[in-house]
Amino acid sequence: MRILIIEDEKKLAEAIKHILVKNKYIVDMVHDGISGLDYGLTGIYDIIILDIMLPEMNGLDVLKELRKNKIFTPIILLTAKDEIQDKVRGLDYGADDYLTKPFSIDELLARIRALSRRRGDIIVDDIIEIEDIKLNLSTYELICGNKSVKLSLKECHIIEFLIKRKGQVVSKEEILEKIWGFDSDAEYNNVEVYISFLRKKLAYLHSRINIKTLRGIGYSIEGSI
Amino acid sequence: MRILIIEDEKKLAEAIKHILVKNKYIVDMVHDGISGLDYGLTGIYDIIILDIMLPEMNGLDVLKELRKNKIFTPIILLTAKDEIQDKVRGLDYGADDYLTKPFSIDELLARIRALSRRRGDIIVDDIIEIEDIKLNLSTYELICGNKSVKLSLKECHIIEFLIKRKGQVVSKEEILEKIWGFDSDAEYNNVEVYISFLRKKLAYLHSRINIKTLRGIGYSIEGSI
DNA sequence: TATAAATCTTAAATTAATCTTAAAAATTCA
DNA sequence: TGAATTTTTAAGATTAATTTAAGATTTATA
Repeated sequence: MRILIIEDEKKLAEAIKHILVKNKYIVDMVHDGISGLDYGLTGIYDIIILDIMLPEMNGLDVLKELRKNKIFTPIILLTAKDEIQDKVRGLDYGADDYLTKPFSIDELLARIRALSRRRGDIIVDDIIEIEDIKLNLSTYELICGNKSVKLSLKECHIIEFLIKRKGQVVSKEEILEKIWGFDSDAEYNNVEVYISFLRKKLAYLHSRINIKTLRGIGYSIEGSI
Repeated sequence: MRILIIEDEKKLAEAIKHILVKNKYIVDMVHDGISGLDYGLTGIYDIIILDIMLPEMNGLDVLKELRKNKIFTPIILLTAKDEIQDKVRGLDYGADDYLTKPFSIDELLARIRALSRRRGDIIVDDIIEIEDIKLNLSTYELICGNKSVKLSLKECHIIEFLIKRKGQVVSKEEILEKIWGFDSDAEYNNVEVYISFLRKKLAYLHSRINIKTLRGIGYSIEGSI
């Protein structure tokens, strides 16, 4: 789950980022509307948290421009108490939710979970499952039967991404964007190395699932026949 | 245990704080409703002591707003004798207890203990246990078998927090928020230093429990195999 | 089947996180 | 006040995660 924060109050933005990172989200952060639009247009985010009052370009205009460019990433608008009209307009322009400042962290997390649920992600107790394995997103553990292995940060994020898109093919490009960030200069080989690490761990667990390579296309996770 | 006092009579607030700190609680204090709401919304408190008559924002509104934001920190309302109606409304809004001014310190301490018990913390004579060790919260002693060591204030608060969340992973961020306070500028290294102190003392006690590091995530306390 | 491109696998090199200490600074207590 | 204790700071050591790079293997197809 990759989240973009567009908020000019740097302390608030930093605080939100801390909390989200703590809750295992991958977070990017920008402080003005123009950059926000640029980042948002990449389309790699699962959720965008967007302040209305922004330098360079108003939050509502960012929202409008994104939708005009067919980016339908769920957006949570941050509004001050006295911007109720903006809030209404925001919802008209296609925002998905809004929070009035000041807001509680728990509420923000609840909204994020709600939005990702709406998208079809099943979140139960921070554990996601596929076939015979469970991935504990709190402890970064991969469990199969009575065995378990510890995953590193990146290993965990990658297999989480694959599991959430099970059945579909995920390209190296997508994995790079999602896990390393679109402005990273990591290469395909980085992905290949991590896929190799994960396969080794899956083999150790004697899991039924495997990560299939589709040459020239990408990877796909599935149970073996 | 971190407690927030929201009370505009500064002398009274100071007095309460003094007593609570004496009784080994970590205490923050604010003098108006708006700040009280802001602090409360962080969700880091175990108990909030809230006066009804407040400048900026009425105590009942603070309470209502907190509950609306899904902050269910136990709240003790402070009311003057002639505010009985407020008291009733307060309980309706989700307060957990009330005290009529003037009240005795002993009564306040009793209510606090009652509320922390209600939360499911097992407090018997201020001693909490995990595996083969006991932590005496009154004397700051960590006991294992026939050995014991004295802990400093912060050591005690940190291990108390870890024990209360045993099995779960606790991030450095959370420890900083809870023990140093969310507005402190202490760094990760401060936490690391204290974890190191605690491990040394646990080793000296030959305890079965250890504090596990989950790199990039946090710490978790558990019995060794 | 020979070739080239893509992918896999490993080990070494690099980077980053955490641990540990000791000393400095702050606080507490007699 | 001054000694003892606690807390913070800082720097070097240790450990783990990540990246890099090079050679091996696989696959598609000419």
